[in-house]
Amino acid sequence: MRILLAEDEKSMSKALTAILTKNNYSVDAVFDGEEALSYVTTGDYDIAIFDVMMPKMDGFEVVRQIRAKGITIPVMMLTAKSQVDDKVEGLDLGANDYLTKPFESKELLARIRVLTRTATSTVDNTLRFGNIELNRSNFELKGPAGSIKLPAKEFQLLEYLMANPGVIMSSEKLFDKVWGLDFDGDISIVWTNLSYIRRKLVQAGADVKIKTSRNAGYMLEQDND
Amino acid sequence: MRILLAEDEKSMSKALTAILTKNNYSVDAVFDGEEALSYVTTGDYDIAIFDVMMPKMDGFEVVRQIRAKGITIPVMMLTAKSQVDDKVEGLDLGANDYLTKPFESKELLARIRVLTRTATSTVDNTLRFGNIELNRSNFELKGPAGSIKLPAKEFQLLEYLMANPGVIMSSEKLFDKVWGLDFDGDISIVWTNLSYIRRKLVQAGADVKIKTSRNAGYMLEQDND
DNA sequence: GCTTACCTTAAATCAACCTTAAGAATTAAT
DNA sequence: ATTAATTCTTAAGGTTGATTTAAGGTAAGC
Repeated sequence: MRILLAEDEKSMSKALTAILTKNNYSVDAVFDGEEALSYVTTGDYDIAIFDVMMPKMDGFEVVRQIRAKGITIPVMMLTAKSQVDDKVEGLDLGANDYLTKPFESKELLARIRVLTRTATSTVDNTLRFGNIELNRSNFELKGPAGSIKLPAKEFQLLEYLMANPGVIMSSEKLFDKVWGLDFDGDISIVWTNLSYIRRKLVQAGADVKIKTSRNAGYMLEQDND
Repeated sequence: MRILLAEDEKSMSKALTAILTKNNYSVDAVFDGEEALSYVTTGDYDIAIFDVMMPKMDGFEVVRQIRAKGITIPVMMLTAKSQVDDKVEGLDLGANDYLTKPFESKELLARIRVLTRTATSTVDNTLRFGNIELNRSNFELKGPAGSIKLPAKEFQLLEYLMANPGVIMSSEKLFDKVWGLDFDGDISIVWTNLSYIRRKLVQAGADVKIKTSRNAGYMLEQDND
């Protein structure tokens, strides 16, 4: 799970980053509103945390602009005690939640869980491609030959490929998406897991396979033999 | 079943929380209107109980704002005797029910049952899956081999799993749902209670078991041996 | 033919999970 | 009031299987 943190006060940013990474989130920290806006538009994050008071552009304005662009990422605002009256304004502008400083790390983590949960609980809960289905509720890959329950990592990989049909995804991108920036291991882990998925696609009787484009990446492809 | 309670008077809040948890509700207590609004927008509650008189934002205003956001959670307002005239205002603004202080805990519980019942529009108060039944009134798990009364935590856990058949629920989600946001303990408490439930499922002769998906979560599954 | 990117398998590892037990804490019974 | 029973929570040790690493193989492009 990837988080964009925009907080100009260095010590606060450092502390938050420590808490979040310790809890297995992958964190990118930026230090003013313009950076925040620029980073969030890459669409590379699952949730954004903005301080209200920031140089160049305040948190409210960042939220207003990203909503104006149609970006629906969940946003949590951090407000100091003295800015209590501004909270409602933050929510009206499109923030999903806010937290008043100082706060307990426990509450922060709980709220992040809630936000990411509601974000992923979309109405359509199965991905389809070719003759296969991937059920996001029970992690099951279903094909004409049967259903197989996927382990978490394989599920995330296949989910990402199915969510972006016809798009070539580089190993690095898959690596970052599934394992996050703070993972220490080698990129070959992507290959290993893709191998496992390929085997299971065959087992499920899929007419779909993961096509390799050397030096470019991978994409799902209908296999008409 | 999760309840958000917003009541600023500490002794009252404590008493209500005790009554509700004793009746197998999972309660999160907050102490002012802004907190109430923030928490309720997480969508994590089945019913909300607001005191009218609260710091920062009164109960009426909280209701007005959550309805303006399109949130349809059932809301019960608590009003003091002197505010009787305001009741109608509360209902007009979108509250579903009100209760005048002081009140009997019995009446509170009865009204909560009514609210949650109409919300889920279920006349029947038992959950079913496979060959087992879970009675929401007396907290009894019933299978072909007999009935067992479940303690509060085990009941809430199983209730949540049965209310979401075929959906993998992460340990963290179950943790938040059953123990609430302000619980200090470790997540292993989920594992312990799941273990107890599993034993009782066997005792009841259930053809249902709690399936673990490592790094993903848990779901109920029919056990066809 | 050589390099390098990628594939596959299998073994090792380690965190996630399970279970039991025991001590608090609460509730019921006497 | 005291005692007994139940329930909640923490702790500890064990287990397991998903994840990761490692290692040897394949094939694409030059």
